[in-house]
Amino acid sequence: MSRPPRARESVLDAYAALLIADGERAATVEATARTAGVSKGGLLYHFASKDALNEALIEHMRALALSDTEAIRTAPEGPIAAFMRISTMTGSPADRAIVAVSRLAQSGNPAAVEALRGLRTAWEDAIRPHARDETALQMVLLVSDGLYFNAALTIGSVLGPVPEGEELAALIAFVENAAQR
Amino acid sequence: MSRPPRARESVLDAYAALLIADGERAATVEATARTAGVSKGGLLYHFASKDALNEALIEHMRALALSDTEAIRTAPEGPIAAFMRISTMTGSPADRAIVAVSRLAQSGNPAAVEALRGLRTAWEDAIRPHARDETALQMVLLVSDGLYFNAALTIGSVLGPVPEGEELAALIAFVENAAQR
DNA sequence: TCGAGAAAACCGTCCAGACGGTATAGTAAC
DNA sequence: GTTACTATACCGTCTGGACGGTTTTCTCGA
Repeated sequence: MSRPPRARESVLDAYAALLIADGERAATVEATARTAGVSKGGLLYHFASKDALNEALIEHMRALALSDTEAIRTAPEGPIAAFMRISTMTGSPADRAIVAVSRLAQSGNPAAVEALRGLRTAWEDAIRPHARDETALQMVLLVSDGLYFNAALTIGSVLGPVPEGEELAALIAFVENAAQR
Repeated sequence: MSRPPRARESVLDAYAALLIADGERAATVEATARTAGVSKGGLLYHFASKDALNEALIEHMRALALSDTEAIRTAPEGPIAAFMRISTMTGSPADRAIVAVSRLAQSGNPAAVEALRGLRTAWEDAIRPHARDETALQMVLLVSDGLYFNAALTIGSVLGPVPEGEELAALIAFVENAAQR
């Protein structure tokens, strides 16, 4: 029939990148199109409105994140370690999507809030069986939230230390030891 | 010389409130003026530009937060417990200011990022003497970051559970037990 | 003590530009 | 001939900021 759409993906990518790096204010339709190397008309061919663009980004995040959740659930190293390692994977597609959607949520988008809440619930359910009690579970999730918070501020300019390598391994061991059943 | 400015304070308050509740997009000069019960011209009398308004908010946050840090350092219940309790005091002036500035930081404001980094360093220095090691210190800070992250999303619409009362006490005890020297 | 005047504190309106969105005419791959 | 775009122009709305005017308050000399 026709050539496959190559703009769609690059538009979503560009929109997420702008949201993460410069915030919602800068993530305009025109700027997104420019960043994606697409004309404004081309963008609006795929996403009829900015609302539609938001919905698509949220759906994209949901798909990526839920597949991550499945990986957490079945990880051989155990869910807590896998969860924390994934939470620090700054720059991964899923991480970028989550941070971008959290920008939307912070600007009051209800669908974004709902999607993040669903994701958090999925994480809770995946980890609960491996946590000592509800308090330990909350602590694990809060550490992960903290990592996301830092990642969200770090991308573009360094704020706090996002742990890596040995430092991250030590943190994972520490949290696991404190929280594990 | 003149009457004391009553608009200045209410403008800063309104600006923070808008940033927190609706994000940077909604926190326009006119909306801020309207929320503060001041005319746009009146606002611009005190803050010559939006940049000036941002700088004033950041300075305001710095003052509030550093006085909080002093309270953490000298708290009888110990720095870790005091730190976590303050981190969950959603709605306090300092908390509101921090969340508002973190919105600015996320939209790329370098001064906001710098101020938050300074605050984090101050917290680190206050808690380090009471933490078992650097890993435990990072965990305490990350839990606090997680609390802020949730508070930031919770205000306006509930996302995750921001612990209160007994739940919070249990979390504090848990983290203290895991981290304390 | 008092009132004139200077400065500070604020108001309301206007403007150029940017925004989201619509429309349209054309092009190139399949 | 349908799909996937480009390029450009346009509309109504909102934005930050500039500006001139008005009210309130304090100061100080007579």
